[in-house]
Amino acid sequence: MATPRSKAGTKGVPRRDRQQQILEAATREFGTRGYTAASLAAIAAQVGVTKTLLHQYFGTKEALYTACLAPVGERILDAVTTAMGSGGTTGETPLRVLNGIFTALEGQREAWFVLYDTTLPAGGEAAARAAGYRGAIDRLAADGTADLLRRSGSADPLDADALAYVWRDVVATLVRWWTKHPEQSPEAMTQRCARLFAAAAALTAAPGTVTGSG
Amino acid sequence: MATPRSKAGTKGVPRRDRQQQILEAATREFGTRGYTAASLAAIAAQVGVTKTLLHQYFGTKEALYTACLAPVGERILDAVTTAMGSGGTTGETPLRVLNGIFTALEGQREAWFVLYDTTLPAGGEAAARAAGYRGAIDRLAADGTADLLRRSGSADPLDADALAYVWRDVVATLVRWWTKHPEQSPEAMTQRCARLFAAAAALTAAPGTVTGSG
DNA sequence: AAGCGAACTTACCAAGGGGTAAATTACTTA
DNA sequence: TAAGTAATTTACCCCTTGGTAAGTTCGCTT
Repeated sequence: MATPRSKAGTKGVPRRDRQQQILEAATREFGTRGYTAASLAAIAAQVGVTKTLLHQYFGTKEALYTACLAPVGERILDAVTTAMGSGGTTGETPLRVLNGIFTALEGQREAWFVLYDTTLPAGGEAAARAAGYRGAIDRLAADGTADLLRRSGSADPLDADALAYVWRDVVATLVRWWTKHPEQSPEAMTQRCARLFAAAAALTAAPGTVTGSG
Repeated sequence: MATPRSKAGTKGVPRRDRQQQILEAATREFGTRGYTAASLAAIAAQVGVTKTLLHQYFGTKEALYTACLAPVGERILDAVTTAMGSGGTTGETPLRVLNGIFTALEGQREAWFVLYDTTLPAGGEAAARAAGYRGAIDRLAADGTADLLRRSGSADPLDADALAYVWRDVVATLVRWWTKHPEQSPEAMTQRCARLFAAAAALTAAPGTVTGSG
């Protein structure tokens, strides 16, 4: 066996496995850096492979992103749907949703940010698909937040929009905090959230709130 | 006067004014697209000038960013400091802080995201300076959140970290929502936040919360 | 009018990104 | 052992981006 002049040729990794490896690395890269800043070369390097292989297996960068998006979207959507579907006190719902999300995300927490990537090329198909998943999830969440506002006496539609917006980003923030504390289990996160909610309640319980109404 | 063959030459705009124009455009661009995705050419085009002029007036991209950062950092830091300094019920403090931030940001709301840009090149000087401002602000906020947790009975330092983290991102989210609703005045925003707080309180007031303690 | 400095551009370079065509290597099968 | 096919790389192309060097135009002064 003479010294191979080129490193080309099979490495004994079947296509399916390689695709899976690539998808995982890509999800990590897209999730941490965002679509625009993510580099195909970096993803390829993580897998120990060349940029070209990504193109041959998945096509364009946007197609690769889409391939990462689908499973994440399904998983999160499922988690939220079942969490909101199962009966129980309304007060428990947000924590159930969080718990569902944490559980669905365990093992690949950055995946969340693939779904909520803000750097997608506007007008592209990737953005459209991501918006599709987010829309479905947001519709579920909107029910909950609208319910909250009704009970608290506000009928302003902008209030509803803002509250849904904030809630969604709170979830994102909690997930981001979680990615920075890898040792935390999903259950531990859920319980921590419960404590944080309680602390927030202590705030609004204080007297003299400035609840002017325009 | 023959047709000028080149568009070079002075346009009658003194250096100081031009620098100001550039800083405003750059702040907008950095704030909306993020440092990495922001393009010097795009900034220059907004001002009606060439990329090269930016370099001559501010140096590298990172230096231009730093020039944008300083005034924003000072303003936000000032706003938060005075909002937390002035006495009053503790329950009012978060709203006072928000009001201070909204007021400080009016006229250039995207500026917030210059301060909290996540795409800065790690290890660079820009990142260091931004971290400096954020650190000062976060220390102020940490006092408030720690106080909250103490009152709610949790002594876990990670809880404190998470709460401060969430609070900061809630502010960011509210600012982002605000940028999408340009017609809203700072005062209107503050009052809306008050209503949202009340709605959130309605949540935690519900029975059967899962307050397990690991 | 000649000169000078401030304001500004044209023309360029190197690096990095996405993307493609054409090899190259290795495993399997006849 | 020769052929075929799957897996993978090499060597490109083109575009954008940050960055630099060398002009070019204008207005003011002497």
